[in-house]
Amino acid sequence: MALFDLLGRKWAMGIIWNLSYGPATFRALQDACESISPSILNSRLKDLREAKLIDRSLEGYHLTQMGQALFDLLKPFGEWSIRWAQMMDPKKKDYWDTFRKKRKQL
Amino acid sequence: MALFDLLGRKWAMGIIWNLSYGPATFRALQDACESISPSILNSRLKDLREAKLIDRSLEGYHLTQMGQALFDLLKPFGEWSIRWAQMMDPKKKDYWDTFRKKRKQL
DNA sequence: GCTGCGTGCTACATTTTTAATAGCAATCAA
DNA sequence: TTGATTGCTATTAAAAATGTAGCACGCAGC
Repeated sequence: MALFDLLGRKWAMGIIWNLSYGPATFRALQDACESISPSILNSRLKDLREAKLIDRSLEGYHLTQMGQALFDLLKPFGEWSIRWAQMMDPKKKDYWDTFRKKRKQL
Repeated sequence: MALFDLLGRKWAMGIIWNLSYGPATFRALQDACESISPSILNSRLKDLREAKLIDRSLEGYHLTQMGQALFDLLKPFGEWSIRWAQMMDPKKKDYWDTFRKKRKQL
């Protein structure tokens, strides 16, 4: 699947996930994604814009309709991954979506 | 998300997608994934086994229950990506899941 | 026991991708 | 006109993926 080539790149899904919280500037994404380098963020944004999954406005980058639709498919992964993490390491109870934590601080 | 670190690597989702058609040997996966190199296939299989998403039996590699559950989330991507491909290039009408084509030949 | 075939890899050199860090041009506000 | 913020580019280094060769094992037939 061509889609997997696009999403199977570092940060691609993370950026979409993050933008689901609302539009964000380049800098905000950089902060939210912790250790992403600007060059790779830029190239990923370019990929995603070419794929018409995100776009840019005055408020910053945001999901297109198509991107939002993709996120809707991605959304269940959040809950799934909690169960998965629990299964992998039942002791660890403090797991949660790191992006969300980050974005709350902004 | 830790999940995105795992899936956001080349071939990770492709392998899961492929195994959804049924168990497959190392060699069969290698053929189905076209240009995957054995070293990377091996390391991805290792990753996915450690993540308890796949396992091995006499019939070859196969999805675990957890892996199957993940595939169920992944499944809608197939249909979505057709619409997406249509939007990206409406002229092209012959798009379809390359893995499926491959596995049919085996 | 030897040969040949299929399977599951490992090794290694090369290319591609990502990370880490510095810093520049443009915009705006004080 | 200074300083702060934003959106990047450039560069070097590290990590990941590719491509190709080939080895060890098990099994089948002879």
